[in-house]
Amino acid sequence: MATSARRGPYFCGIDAAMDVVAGKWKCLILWELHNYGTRRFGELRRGLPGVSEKMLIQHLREMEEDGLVHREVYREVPPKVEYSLTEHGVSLNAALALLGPWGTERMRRIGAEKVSVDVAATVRR
Amino acid sequence: MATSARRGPYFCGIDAAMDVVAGKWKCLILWELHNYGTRRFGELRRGLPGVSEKMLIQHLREMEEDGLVHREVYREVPPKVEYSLTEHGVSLNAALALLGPWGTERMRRIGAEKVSVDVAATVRR
DNA sequence: TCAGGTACCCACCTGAAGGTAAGTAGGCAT
DNA sequence: ATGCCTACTTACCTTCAGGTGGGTACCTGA
Repeated sequence: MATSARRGPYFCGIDAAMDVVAGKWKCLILWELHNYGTRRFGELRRGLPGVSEKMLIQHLREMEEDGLVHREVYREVPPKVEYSLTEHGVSLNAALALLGPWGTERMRRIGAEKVSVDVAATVRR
Repeated sequence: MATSARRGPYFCGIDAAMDVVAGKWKCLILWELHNYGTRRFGELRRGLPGVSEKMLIQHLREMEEDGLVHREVYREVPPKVEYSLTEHGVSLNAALALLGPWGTERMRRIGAEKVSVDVAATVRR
């Protein structure tokens, strides 16, 4: 299920780590929060072109439950909620970081496209 | 699809790397091949308790297509096929390695079980 | 002669991941 | 008074990853 993952039994540490980043947007959310430090819900949504509100919330909730993300609610109108990485989120992101260069190199090899602002605009409409 | 993944457009390198390891057993296959260097189909199947033959083949084929795995066929009877990591597979595994300690730490935190030989035997039957 | 081992292929099915589109609350600007 | 902004929630629907259970070819040993 997406709402509550397996939480083991795991074959090894990598297996356990992959479990919490399994989800179409989780790595991107991690990355986005790492880059900006703190982001509001709407900022995240706009920063991840193509994501649906449902999936974004679902993923954020799971990541909060997994202790990766901190959620700060400001009781205002209009509502304001800020998301940021916890200590565990930061360390996971650091562990994930090595995949970046590898993936970039792979994109170069196979000539894969990158999601551009244009694509983003297209997707969003 | 499982048979031919998205191959972009990607948001970033991590996204591209995650794409090739997306699949229930891919990380484990990578790890298994890393540990043993070379493994036959049946050895892999027995080494990953719970995997179905269909998924194992499907994943191996995709990983071969992605240039992570090398497939060596020996024209004998009974058939013999050996799998091993390519250069790209090795480097990906190295990039993935950092996730190991993180996941192990997480397993300790949440008290997750590890797949044991007993579980393996149970699953296999 | 018949089960057993190898490395597969194929068709069918289910469950869950993710998408779509609507609704909610309260205040603000037009 | 109507619509817009926020951050959601809910219901419904589609898609597809993965599981199940069969079949294949060929040889070996009992």
